[in-house]
Amino acid sequence: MMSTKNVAEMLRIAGLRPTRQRMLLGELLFGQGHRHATAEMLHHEAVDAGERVSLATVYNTLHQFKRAGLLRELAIDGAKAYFDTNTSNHNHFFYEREGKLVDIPEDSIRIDGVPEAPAGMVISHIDVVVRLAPK
Amino acid sequence: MMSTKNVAEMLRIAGLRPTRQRMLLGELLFGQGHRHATAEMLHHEAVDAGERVSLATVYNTLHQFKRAGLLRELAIDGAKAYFDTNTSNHNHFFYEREGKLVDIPEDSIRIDGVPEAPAGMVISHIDVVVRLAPK
DNA sequence: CTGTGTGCAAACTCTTTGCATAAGT
DNA sequence: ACTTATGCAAAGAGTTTGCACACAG
Repeated sequence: MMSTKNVAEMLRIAGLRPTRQRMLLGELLFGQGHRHATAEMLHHEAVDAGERVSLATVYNTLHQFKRAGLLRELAIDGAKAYFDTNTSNHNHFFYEREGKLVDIPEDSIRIDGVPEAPAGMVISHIDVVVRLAPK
Repeated sequence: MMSTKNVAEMLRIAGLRPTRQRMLLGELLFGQGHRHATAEMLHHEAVDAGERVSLATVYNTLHQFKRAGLLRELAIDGAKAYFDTNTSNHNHFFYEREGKLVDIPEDSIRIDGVPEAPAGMVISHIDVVVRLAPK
């Protein structure tokens, strides 16, 4: 639950000017707990809320947030990019039919036996996606 | 290592006519052990080999093969679709810089504590991608 | 022959980019 | 004022589709 003041602070720390659009998107993303969003969803929400933002700016802002470590980008179904406000290592259910993404609690899944990274490489992240289909 | 004869047989079983293009792509995909490919890679290989196939046909064929259960589609980096000739449950290293995909042996990684699928849903697959960055 | 497959080009979706204008400090 | 951000529209990548022609059975 991040307040308006905290969004401003968050932007300042990330070295991003607290413009109207960034404040807006920051509040949509971080204002009520963790969430998953696509650029389109956010743009739609912003417009619904009567605010003026272009889709291009939504994309730009998402990438700036990502670069600042505030978001993680998830490649789930190829078609579109999902952004996750929870940047810690956790996993996801993906409802294939609806394209919906739901967190799996952090401590639920345990992965053993991950091979070492090849020489000169480091593991940057391990993504686990549990795909769900209607029974 | 699938021979030409086996590709023809494979297509027949899948209910797909063994056309020149399908034979070609089938051999590129299944001719020398398991592999990962994008539509573009295959098209390029086919053209390099002096064969005539359109990119649209490559896409169509990949989806037909997928529908027949011969391939699995992997959503790894959002930008492009990878197809994997190994349809069994195994996992992948992904070299983020190069966009390269490498298998992790099937018995290496063990996943515990996967929550049950929500009501009315079944787990269709669990994807594990170990992302690698240069050190 | 009859029906399915193919090629081409055009359409489509999602995303990125270039550049003039607007807004932040 | 000076710099950075935004909006728009156009471009770009990857993928899909419609339809006439070609090929397999």
